[in-house]
Amino acid sequence: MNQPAGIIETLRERGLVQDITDEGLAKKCREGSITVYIGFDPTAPSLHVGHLVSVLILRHFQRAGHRPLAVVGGATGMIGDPSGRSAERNLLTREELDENVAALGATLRRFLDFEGENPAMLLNNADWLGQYKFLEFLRDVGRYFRLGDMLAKESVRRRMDSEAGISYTEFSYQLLQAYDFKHLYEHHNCIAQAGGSDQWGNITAGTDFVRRTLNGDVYGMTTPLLTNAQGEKMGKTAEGAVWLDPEKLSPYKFYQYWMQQEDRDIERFLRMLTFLPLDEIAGIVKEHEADSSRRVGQRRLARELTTLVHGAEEADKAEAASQALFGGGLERMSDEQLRAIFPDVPSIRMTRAELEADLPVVELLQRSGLAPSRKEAKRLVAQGGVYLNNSASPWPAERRTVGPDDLLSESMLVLRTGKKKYCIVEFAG
RNA sequence: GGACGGGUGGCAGAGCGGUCAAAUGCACCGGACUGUAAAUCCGGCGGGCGAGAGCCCUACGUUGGUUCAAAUCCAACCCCGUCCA
Repeated sequence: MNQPAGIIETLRERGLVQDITDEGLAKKCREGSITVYIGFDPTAPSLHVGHLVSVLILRHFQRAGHRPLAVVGGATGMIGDPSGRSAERNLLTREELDENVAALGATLRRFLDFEGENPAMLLNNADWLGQYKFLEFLRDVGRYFRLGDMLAKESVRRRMDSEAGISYTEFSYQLLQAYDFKHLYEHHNCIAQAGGSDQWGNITAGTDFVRRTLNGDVYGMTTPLLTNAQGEKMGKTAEGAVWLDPEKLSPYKFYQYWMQQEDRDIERFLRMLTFLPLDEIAGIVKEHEADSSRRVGQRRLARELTTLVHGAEEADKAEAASQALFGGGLERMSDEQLRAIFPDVPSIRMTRAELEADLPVVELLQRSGLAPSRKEAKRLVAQGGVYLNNSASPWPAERRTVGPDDLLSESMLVLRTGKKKYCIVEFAG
């Protein structure tokens, strides 16, 4: 564990600090253990890469001897945060919300230590906001908020200026989050709130509220949005979000996501998303730059993050599967070797009878999920984007079916489209 | 409640009776080049059938209508914005 002093400085060095309400926070952290919180709204059924920085901030604080509170927004999730959104959210149903709350909690638990001297806590703001009566809330909380301040918030302003506008519901969001802070300050002695840069307005609403009502000495801090060198938000792909839950995105795919990042992002990601010492990162970057085609940086990034999110064992498997598929030498693989990575990578099972009856490639492509429709499958074949068993030349457009002769091993073949999308197909029975 | 403007493909945004599965850009997919990178260039980008020319189905907020023909015209409804009350 690091010494309790200097957590803010550490975060700064790693590029994890965007803004701080008051520099006094750094001093406060050096003087002793504090309690800090970050909220996560249950708008999706799992955390994704976009949440990673926030999760890691809590972990950094905990490693530095502070106490992290992870707050799941069972209540705020019912309202919808206008921050960073260009249009009104669709309100989730009660059931969706409950499921999401449970799923988020489960994921958060994996990142924090709930034992020891500075145990983390997992809280749900529905526990204190859920029963609050509307009229009482307006009297207790609403009167401390000036409309001018509320309207001036970036998130509100942007929406007011946009065609979509903003509903009263979402406009009220900042009050709820501000109240969270007050509650945590009163009941858990929490003096700091962190969050992504889009949370600045909500966070300052909270610090202002606690100062005004309780004269509390509280702080807020935001982290930069995680973007790539193109300036795009990380964590979204065409297939959807890059989830942290292995049920929603396999460790192999998660590993591959990081493996495919571009060179100029590697150093920044290593600093922001791993706990590797800075001098070690410098070494990795140096090695990477010596021969970037070896992808040393990507490999390390993928390895570290997969370990962090899914554990060392899953990281090993993802790495091994990636090596098997991308490492060349596929032609000599046996059933046994393929079966070892089968559960970890995209794969399907079909019957031996289907293979022997001259299976159309188009059918195979669609069943494997590598092509969303038969039309798309035909396009892939026609454009030479389909490969069997990593063959150097694409599947010929005039060959329409696969048969037993196309098997790589006794019962399996490896289908690939493009450069990097694989599916292992086993013909059983 | 009133006036005006608007709701088009994942997004942005053209189209405003037939030539529209719908310009263009972004995103995305495949290819060339490479390193599972970037940049660039080429092709594709609702779905089904077909080797192919092509044929068919479903789509432009919703529902109905006018017309040989509607994303385009009409009506009602729903939603959004701006201003007025």
